[in-house]
Amino acid sequence: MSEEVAPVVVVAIEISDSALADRLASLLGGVTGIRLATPGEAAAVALVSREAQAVLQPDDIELTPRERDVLVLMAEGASNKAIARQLGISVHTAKFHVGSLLDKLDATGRTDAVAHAARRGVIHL
Amino acid sequence: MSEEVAPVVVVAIEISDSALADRLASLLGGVTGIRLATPGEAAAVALVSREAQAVLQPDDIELTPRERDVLVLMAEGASNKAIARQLGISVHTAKFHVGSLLDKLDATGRTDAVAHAARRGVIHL
DNA sequence: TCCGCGCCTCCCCATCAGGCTAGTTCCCGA
DNA sequence: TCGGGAACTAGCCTGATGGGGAGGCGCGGA
Repeated sequence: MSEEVAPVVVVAIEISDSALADRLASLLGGVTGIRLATPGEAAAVALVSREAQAVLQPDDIELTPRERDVLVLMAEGASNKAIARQLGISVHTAKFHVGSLLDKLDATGRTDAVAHAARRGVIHL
Repeated sequence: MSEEVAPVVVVAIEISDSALADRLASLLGGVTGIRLATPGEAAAVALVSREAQAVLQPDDIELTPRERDVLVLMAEGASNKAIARQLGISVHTAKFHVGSLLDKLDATGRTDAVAHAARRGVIHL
């Protein structure tokens, strides 16, 4: 295995919260395989703030692990049948979880549910 | 004020290049003070690809005015019947527009369509 | 030990979604 | 003047959706 390719990833930090930016900079500074971009340098990857969404969820909706699984599949447009297949459960059970999700997210249907979840930051698209 | 211990920063990795994403995940996995977000979890910070951002914009899907009307109502979870009522058109016409939307957004269903539209910035939730 | 909860399964059933074909107006540009 | 596209309407049909009820199993706390 001659992994001579030094796979150093150049990371730019694009975060307005300077306290957070500094903390991340120092945390990442010591990681081998990662190099922080100098100002203006072209980076392969950027760290951007997701604060808007994070702050936007004062009411942490409590979902069971299974409900989260179902939710992300729903957000990909999966039907109950598709959810059932991918989760290895029956269509009936998938419907059951979707039903609980509609309850907890106060949604009228699956489309409404993923829109609510996205708006509240429970998931991001 | 018992505390100001630096809280753990939750980082989401939003990179389509799975090799790069995996490398970053393993590099960051061992860093104290950083935790990787579980799929769908709201994170404080996200790692995004710099190229991907540029490619994300010029993706202007051309929708007719009517299709936009229908799309925003769909994003609110409206049924075909509700869309028809609010737009003053028949359910058939509503379904017609939804159908074109599914085509143009390359979606399998209305939930998928809303998710795609949101991801591509055609609408925002 | 019993209860509650998460998770799972199954049933019925009314409604909705979406794909199909086919028709109407209106308006713009060749 | 003749397309052609947008917007609208319509019927038909199959499968998906989601609300209801009724259970079973395992685990952790009272």
